Amino acid sequence: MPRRIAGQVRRVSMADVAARAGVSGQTVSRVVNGSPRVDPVTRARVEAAMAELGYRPHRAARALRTGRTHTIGLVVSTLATVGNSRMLQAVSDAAASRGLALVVVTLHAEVDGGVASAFERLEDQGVDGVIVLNEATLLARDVAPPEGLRLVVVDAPTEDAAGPGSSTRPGTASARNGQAGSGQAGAGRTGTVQTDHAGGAWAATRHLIALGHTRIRHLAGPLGSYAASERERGWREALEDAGLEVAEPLRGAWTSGAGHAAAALLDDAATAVFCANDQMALGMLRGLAERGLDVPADVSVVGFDDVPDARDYRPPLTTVRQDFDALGEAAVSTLVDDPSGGGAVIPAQLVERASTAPRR
Amino acid sequence: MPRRIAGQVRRVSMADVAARAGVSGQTVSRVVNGSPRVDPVTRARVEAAMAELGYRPHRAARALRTGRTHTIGLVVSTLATVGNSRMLQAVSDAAASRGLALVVVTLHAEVDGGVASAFERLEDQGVDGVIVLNEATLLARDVAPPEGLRLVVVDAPTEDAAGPGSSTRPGTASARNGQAGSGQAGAGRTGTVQTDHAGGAWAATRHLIALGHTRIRHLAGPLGSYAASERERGWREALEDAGLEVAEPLRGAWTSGAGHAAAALLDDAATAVFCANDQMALGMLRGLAERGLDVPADVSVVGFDDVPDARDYRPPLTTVRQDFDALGEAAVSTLVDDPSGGGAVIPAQLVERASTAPRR
DNA sequence: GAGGGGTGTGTTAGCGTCAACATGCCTGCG
DNA sequence: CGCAGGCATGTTGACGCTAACACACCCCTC
Repeated sequence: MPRRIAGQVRRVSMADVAARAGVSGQTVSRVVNGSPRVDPVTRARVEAAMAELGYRPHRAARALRTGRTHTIGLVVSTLATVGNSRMLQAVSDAAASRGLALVVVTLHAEVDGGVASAFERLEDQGVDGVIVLNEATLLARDVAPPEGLRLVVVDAPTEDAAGPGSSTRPGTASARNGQAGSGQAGAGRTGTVQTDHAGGAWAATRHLIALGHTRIRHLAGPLGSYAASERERGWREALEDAGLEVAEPLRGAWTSGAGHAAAALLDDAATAVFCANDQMALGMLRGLAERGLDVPADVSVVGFDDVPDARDYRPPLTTVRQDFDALGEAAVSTLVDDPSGGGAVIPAQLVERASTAPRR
Repeated sequence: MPRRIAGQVRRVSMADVAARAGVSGQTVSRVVNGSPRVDPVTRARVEAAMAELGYRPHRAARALRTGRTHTIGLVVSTLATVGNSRMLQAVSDAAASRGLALVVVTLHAEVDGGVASAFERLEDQGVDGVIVLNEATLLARDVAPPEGLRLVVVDAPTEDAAGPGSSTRPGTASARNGQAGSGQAGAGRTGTVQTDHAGGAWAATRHLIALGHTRIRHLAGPLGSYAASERERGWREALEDAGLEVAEPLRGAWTSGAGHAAAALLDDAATAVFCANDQMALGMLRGLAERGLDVPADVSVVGFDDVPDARDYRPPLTTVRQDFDALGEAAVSTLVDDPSGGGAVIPAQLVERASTAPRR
């Protein structure tokens, strides 16, 4: 309960606790920060005083003194895609479990400097580190992160130029040599985490191949998206490995509208489509229906993400589940626990539902 | 560009700028804070020095001194519903445009105190105010907000006991008795903003009535949700005003799964269903299809929210559009600009698509 | 030309915390 | 018994910023 002085609420400070417990402020500080150099009896007395007074450390004061804010930033372009929302939630949870606050900066409406201005705002904030969602392209083009700011990029390319996957399964982007970020990375150590997009896409495509499909098309995500290019790669390699025709993929933003538009462009020979995310698959489902094509009887459709709604698409969507919670956890962990640079790759898993069937 | 001292990066402080400009720190402070009591010439000199040195005010220091952090908190239960995600984005934009940072706390995984613990964490953070999304029930049950913390609740009952809507249109500010923030509200001034749920629901229902439907059912949101109860009220009053039968509504969480389950329970006489949100409508569409019912030939369906995907549902969904951006803006504005308490009600608008048709 | 009221600027003193150093006590050992 | 060395605690000063006050100086007015 806050103390009142002349009717004004004032926070309980360390000095109040110290007085109450009959010790110095420094001892209270030691207790708060878990220093071993405190007598158990004293510690108990201080803890009791803290409880009675309802003491809570003042983050701003601590930040001023130590330079660390226990706050991390998240930069995200848009929350309109369900995947980004889920990631935000996962990161938020992972941060909360470590007692970190999360400051969110959205970019979509940013008039000016894009990522650069987002970094500025977060640097102002004094965050201890930043997680960047899904903005690999912008990032590379625009800015090196401000020096001294730890950074983890989600779904961005890692360093090494790994060959194009083994014959059984696409290597995920990285055998990753220890050095995470290149040149500029030296400044503010950069880490990376990602879903195994290529592996997930590969599994989805294998599933379609196993069902007897031979003309399997791909509705890819936008150019410049690392996740999109990886998913495309997984699809392509599965097809090549099986000796099947690889048609030029369709392409669109991540929206259902793009999926709908793409359906009209799908060639008549196609019997299966792997869509780069669930929302595009949703639009594809509608577009195919409008063309008088039945899913899955005439065309099989697979998505990516496994958003909560996907099981209630018509028909329920076969898709690739991303483990957003694991990804968020890995991102935060890489940022704060493991300064050496992470490089985690989270597996993705095929979820079979009713939008895929054996080739007629 | 940060100064370097013995290889270490150190922020540029006000004193650095002061020295560079040949003035006192206080004058720099005045320039930074836009005080009028500064000679234009001096001001220019200081601004030049700031630019050269790349000075940025230290938020923690400022917060320590002034007690204000220029940070606001957002408490949200889950980001799994598209509506919440959109609101988060809108609030984030509105905050950013005022130079406020936004700290997000999600509640869903919170093991312990729910809202209470969220408030604690935000109070620790030292936020200047808090926006609570959609947690009216939890809020009322659990906690008074900590004293001294401004609070705006989105989609919660307001104070006044307005009558139950005129004959032409439901009054929005709720028939709910004053219970809202009574008593406790005095402590930490509480404001409210909301979408005109009842009005939107009323418009949706009127639309169905105008199409000749007479047995119009409702799939309501969960008990305890204010938005759900308001949407239900709008539907009910439109029916009553038209002298139509009011069947007991179905009910479910906000998910597509709940919509799918409800479809099986819909009575055979129904020719139209108003669903409390789009995701439930999605599940309803699938469920109706499984029952061999065509939408809109056999049954008309209306949703609420107008999520981006809704136009690519099958068929494209007639729904009620919420203006999330306006709502987010109103929430932030009420929180920081207008201590007197807001009470904004944002209109919602019917969007006609292909899921509704004249009664057969 | 003395007094009054601006106006631009500087000085002082913390806000709450913690790192570094200082102190005093107790133990053990020669 | 005296002194080194460990341990528990206290004292001192920033961190960067701004509210409150103090101080020059100007231009009026009577």
